[in-house]
Amino acid sequence: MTIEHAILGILSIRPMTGYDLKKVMQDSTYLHWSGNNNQIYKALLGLQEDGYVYSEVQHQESAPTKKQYTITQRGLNTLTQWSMLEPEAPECKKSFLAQLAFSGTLGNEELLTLITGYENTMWAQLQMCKERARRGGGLTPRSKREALLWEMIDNNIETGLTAELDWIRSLKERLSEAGMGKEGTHMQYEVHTQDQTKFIEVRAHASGLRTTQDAMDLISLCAEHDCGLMLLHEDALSTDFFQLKTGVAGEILQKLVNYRIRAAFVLKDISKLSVRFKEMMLEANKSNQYRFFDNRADAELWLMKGV
Amino acid sequence: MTIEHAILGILSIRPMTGYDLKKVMQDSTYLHWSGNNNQIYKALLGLQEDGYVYSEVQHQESAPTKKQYTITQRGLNTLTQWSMLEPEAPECKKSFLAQLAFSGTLGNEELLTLITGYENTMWAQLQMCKERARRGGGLTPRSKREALLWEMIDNNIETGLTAELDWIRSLKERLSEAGMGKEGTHMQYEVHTQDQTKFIEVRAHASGLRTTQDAMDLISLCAEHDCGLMLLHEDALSTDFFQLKTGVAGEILQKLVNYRIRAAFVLKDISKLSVRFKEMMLEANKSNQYRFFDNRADAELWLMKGV
DNA sequence: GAAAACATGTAAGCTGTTACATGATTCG
DNA sequence: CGAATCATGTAACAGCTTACATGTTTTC
Repeated sequence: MTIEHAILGILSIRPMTGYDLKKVMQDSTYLHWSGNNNQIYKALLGLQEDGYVYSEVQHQESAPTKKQYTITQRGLNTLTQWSMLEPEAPECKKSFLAQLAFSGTLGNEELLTLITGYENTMWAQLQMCKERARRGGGLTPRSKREALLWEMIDNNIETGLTAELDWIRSLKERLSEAGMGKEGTHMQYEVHTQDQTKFIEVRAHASGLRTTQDAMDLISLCAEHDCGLMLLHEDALSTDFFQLKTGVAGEILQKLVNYRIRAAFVLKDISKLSVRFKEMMLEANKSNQYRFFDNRADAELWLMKGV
Repeated sequence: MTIEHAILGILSIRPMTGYDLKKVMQDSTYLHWSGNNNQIYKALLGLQEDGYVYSEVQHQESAPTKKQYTITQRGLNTLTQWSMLEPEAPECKKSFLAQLAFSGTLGNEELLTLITGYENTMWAQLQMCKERARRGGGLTPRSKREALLWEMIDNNIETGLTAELDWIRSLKERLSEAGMGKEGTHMQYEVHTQDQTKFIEVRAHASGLRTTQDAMDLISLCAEHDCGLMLLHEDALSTDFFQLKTGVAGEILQKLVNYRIRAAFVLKDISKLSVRFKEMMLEANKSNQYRFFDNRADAELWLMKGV
């Protein structure tokens, strides 16, 4: 399968410009190209030369001129031919497996950090994939069958990621059975479920959230319980967290954003905090990723309702 | 992850030559390189230049001279560093999903053929993967932990493929619920289980096995029941099958071999067959892939025992 | 006597990536 | 006023693949 096929496929759904194609590819989970200009524009010129597509230049007032590409009958024929070709087996490059295979020089602790890192990455992928599926691919299905197929394609990626997460869990289990697992967690937390929505409440943390590793532990907690909402109490945080210059808060919040975790922080006495921290809180409370509250009830409300 | 890392990884298990490395890579499920000379030998020269490996030329009597590469301390350090790097997300190129996405111009029948083709391909992959896991990767684990990890790596590939097959089944189901599925099968068959081994017995076939499509149907039957053993009765075959010049037998047997299906054929009266067909049978009966018998009991015995 | 396996290398080419170059408009 | 979005393109390069080139030994 070449990028030309993918372009013909997309254009068969709806005519569009090179720029649009680029976006579709970037947003797509199953078109594995990065959506870089070089390839797309080059391929379009080639396809046009061979008569698979034609282009109409559209001069727009108050916008750049653009070239709208449309698939020709010849292009459609080629596409149909390609559609009927014997399917290729997927090719997966799981570099993590190689990393695991040659991790002999690592200690048990380091190995577990590695696996947890992978778990977190995969979980983030799953979240992103679900998000994308919710948004839809920017293309409208032309028939009921097409809608079903597209739904199942999204589902394919999702089940694949879920299978991977399940595998990670079984790997952890096997390791811990063999006495190479992790020690009891140093966090005091509960998992709540309300109206089919889960959230994790972290009441305390042995050392207080301070290092990147602590942030990763938080995320792997989310991954383990497949839960994207967190309620964090002040007692789980460290004093460094409240000193912006240490960068601890920034780093941890950034991790939460990266892994699409919505977090609500419950602080006991806001008036005691530094001016700079208060400013940061105000700014944060405009966003929908994490917020600060002075009581648990409000925090939970925002977490569950998103309001 | 570059091929250099993979090479360092393999050499950390055991010193070997470029040729050995090539074989290890080709046999491995998780090292995604084709194992081509160009890259391996070039990388080895580069690694040696930078002091990550060193080589010893071994002149062997009655064999070509070879260069045995060994990893240095520096190489080991680099490997350890790489091992601890944040794991990358796997990158999967499932071109079949793109094919599905743009299959709008295909009819329901053609779509189903496509999906079945994918099912068969994936099933073949699963069989190959299991075979490889049984053989082992040619490397000996140096510790219990390593053995466990390698086992789990094989298991990862297997669960991934199994998840894919499950997804295909659910896709077929959804399509048939929506009235776009396949008609009732035109084969008369039974699935037998004995001593935890399954085999499929095909007693009759509406049109008699004749086309490639018929062969593919056989294979998808195997894939559906996750079963690699078949017992085929003469009534399921067509007259063309017994005329070697038509190529029907060759084509169908080739497909069975490709998809790692062991098949036993039960023929009623061997004496009636043409001389050329008998020759072919004799030749075939030396192999372990498919055999011909004149009674069901012998056929089943060979199928189950492999003797 | 031919094919397969052992063993080391090179050349050419394809695919896809990042980064660069340009220029208009819109939004905060 | 700067950043982001729209829009089209180019240049250079990294990575990997197939195919070629060469020569020996073992196996069928």
